[in-house]
Amino acid sequence: MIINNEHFNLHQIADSGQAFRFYPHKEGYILIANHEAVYIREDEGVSFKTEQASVWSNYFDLDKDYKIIADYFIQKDAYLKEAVTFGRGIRILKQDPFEMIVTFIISANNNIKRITSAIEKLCQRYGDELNTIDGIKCYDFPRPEQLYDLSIEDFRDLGVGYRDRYLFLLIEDIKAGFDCYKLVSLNDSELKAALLRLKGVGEKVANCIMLFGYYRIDGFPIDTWIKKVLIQAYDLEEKALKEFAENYFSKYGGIAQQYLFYYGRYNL
DNA sequence: GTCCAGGCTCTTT
DNA sequence: AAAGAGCATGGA
Repeated sequence: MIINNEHFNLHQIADSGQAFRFYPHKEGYILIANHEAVYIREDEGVSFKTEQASVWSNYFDLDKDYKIIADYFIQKDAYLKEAVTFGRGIRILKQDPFEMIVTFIISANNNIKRITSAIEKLCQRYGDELNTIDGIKCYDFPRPEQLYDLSIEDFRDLGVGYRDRYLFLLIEDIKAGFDCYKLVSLNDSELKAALLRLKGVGEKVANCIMLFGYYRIDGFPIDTWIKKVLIQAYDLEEKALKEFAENYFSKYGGIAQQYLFYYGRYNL
């Protein structure tokens, strides 16, 4: 599979904080998603080998024209123009809902390195073994059933700290009938309400899950980084951020958030 | 040693 | 409704 697109930069996507299973390898990355491990690299274009091109095409949101969205933001204000130009190769990945719920419960008040490490342990211990790449064993993200027998201590042993209980309760909810794959049919507010019922899921984590796991690209997750960006760029009070973000970025709020997040991490 | 990380829950005003 | 304490863990 070969991708040639001005709005597709592998390093930017891997480093945008939405996915935690891009492992730097040689000149590119080992990427695990869609129950498959691929070696993906970028020189002239982005390329990797797979038997399921349409699945990956969907994963990378290739049917969407990011130029239209980028141009819209570029003409909106000078700060957005900077941010979009800086991270023009960013896209929103369509990731697995269960994986996103677990990942972003772990992410709360945590740092990216530790999040990555906990997820890697989780996959190695409880996920299916997939294909190898250059002799490296790769493991799928576990399905919910593969975590049914874990104790709170088993979760704690992944290095997730006090979030162990939230993960344990998530699995209990699933055993009791909660099915995150059925939530795709809900509208935005219904989906958010369903996610907020989970322990360890608040406003910000719910927005991330909706954006990266359910492709609800109008939501705008507000975290510590984005707070700094918005306050500086738009001279806002902290309590005004939420309303501003919901109105100002229109139906592409989630994509704007990714541009600003990526830009802010390097330029603040 | 102290502070902080893609916040949330629970308690107190 | 709003504000504050506490929270596991590892790295800076």
